[in-house]
Amino acid sequence: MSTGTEDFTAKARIRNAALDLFADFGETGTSMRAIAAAAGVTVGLVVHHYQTKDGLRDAVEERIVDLFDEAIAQAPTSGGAREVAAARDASVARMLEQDPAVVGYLRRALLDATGHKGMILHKLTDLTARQVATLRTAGLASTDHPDSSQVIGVLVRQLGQLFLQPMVDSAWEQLAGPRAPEDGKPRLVIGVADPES
Amino acid sequence: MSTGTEDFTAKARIRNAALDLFADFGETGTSMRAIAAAAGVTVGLVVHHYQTKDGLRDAVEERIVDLFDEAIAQAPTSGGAREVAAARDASVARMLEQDPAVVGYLRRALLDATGHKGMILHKLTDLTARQVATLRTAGLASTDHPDSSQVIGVLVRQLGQLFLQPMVDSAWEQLAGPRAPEDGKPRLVIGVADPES
DNA sequence: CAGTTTACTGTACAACTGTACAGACATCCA
DNA sequence: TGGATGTCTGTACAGTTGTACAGTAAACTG
Repeated sequence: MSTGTEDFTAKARIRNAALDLFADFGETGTSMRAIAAAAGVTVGLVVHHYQTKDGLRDAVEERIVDLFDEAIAQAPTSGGAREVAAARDASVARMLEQDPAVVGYLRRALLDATGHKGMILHKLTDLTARQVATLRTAGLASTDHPDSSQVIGVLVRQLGQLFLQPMVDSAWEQLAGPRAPEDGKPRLVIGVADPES
Repeated sequence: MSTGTEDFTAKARIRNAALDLFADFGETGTSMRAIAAAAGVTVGLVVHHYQTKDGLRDAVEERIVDLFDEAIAQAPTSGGAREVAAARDASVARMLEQDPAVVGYLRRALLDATGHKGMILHKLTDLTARQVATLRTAGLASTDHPDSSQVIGVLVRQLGQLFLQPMVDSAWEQLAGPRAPEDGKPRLVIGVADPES
């Protein structure tokens, strides 16, 4: 549902269905037939458009990178570097909220260093590095930390929270009861620090 | 190899092989035959000992909880509560270092809220809650935070780091080059804070 | 020693996997 | 109009999946 599985071309519907299912059940846990059924087509058409399952995964990852790109592009570029960065973070956060499947997919892909055939972390690191670079040259993004630390910091803050939150939620529900008060729930703190030299 | 696949009974070898493979390739990505081969037996024996794949997974998760239990039990209980807690953390950390497959398995299982059939997070939360409770009654574990926050804090610090580290490593390698200086790599900071009231 | 339980192999089976391909239908350009 | 191109269905196939089971070898029990 999330990525708008309703109208669009069959090709896009297939890709969106694949994203949803990969997010929930993983790549090996999702069959071509299940994707086809979710998209309202037959297996044959999936193969016709994407050749192989690998091809379909590549298309899904490309789509995710595009979503990040679009989210960043939509954020206003006016104001100080701090405001620009904040606006970009907010825009990305909004996109991830609208498309929970992206979070699910990334969670699986990124934490799966070993064995994941895709390159999405690589591409997202790239994207973030470019983003930080433009902020540094254009404005006053603080340069008292090495830029690689800044890039990793953005990645970890934006994504790490999303990955660990389910763990916190689950533990909180177990400890505080199912109808959770919710406002007593501890808040996750995630970031990076420069190593002590 | 990690969990000592060498000697032991065939039944234990099967369980250990399953843990290793589940950690690397996930449950759906691992076939009964692959587990049998890794343990040096035939599929028939796997079924004989564990009936179904679900049964095998249950045994694997039970084993993991046991490893945590043993690690905690091995830590000395002398000294102040702070020392006891530190010793337990260290003992668990040592166990996880000796058995990287446990980390891999937990990474997959815990962050997989949806769709994971096992109950391992539930059991580990339980274990941690009991651990915190005994520290509180026995000694002086600070009671100025709610105990659920303390429990979640322990979980997040012990496990969160392990889950996010691969992401940091991968990004660092990409940004700083393959033969990484390593000592410039930013350090992960993970914890929980009480919500602002 | 015989008898029983347990460990283990090998094979069999139905269900499902990814992929290939022949053909039906639609769309578009000459 | 007619051919070409692209969309889409249905079926087919070889390989893999989890599980069942008959039978052999070994270990234990009396």
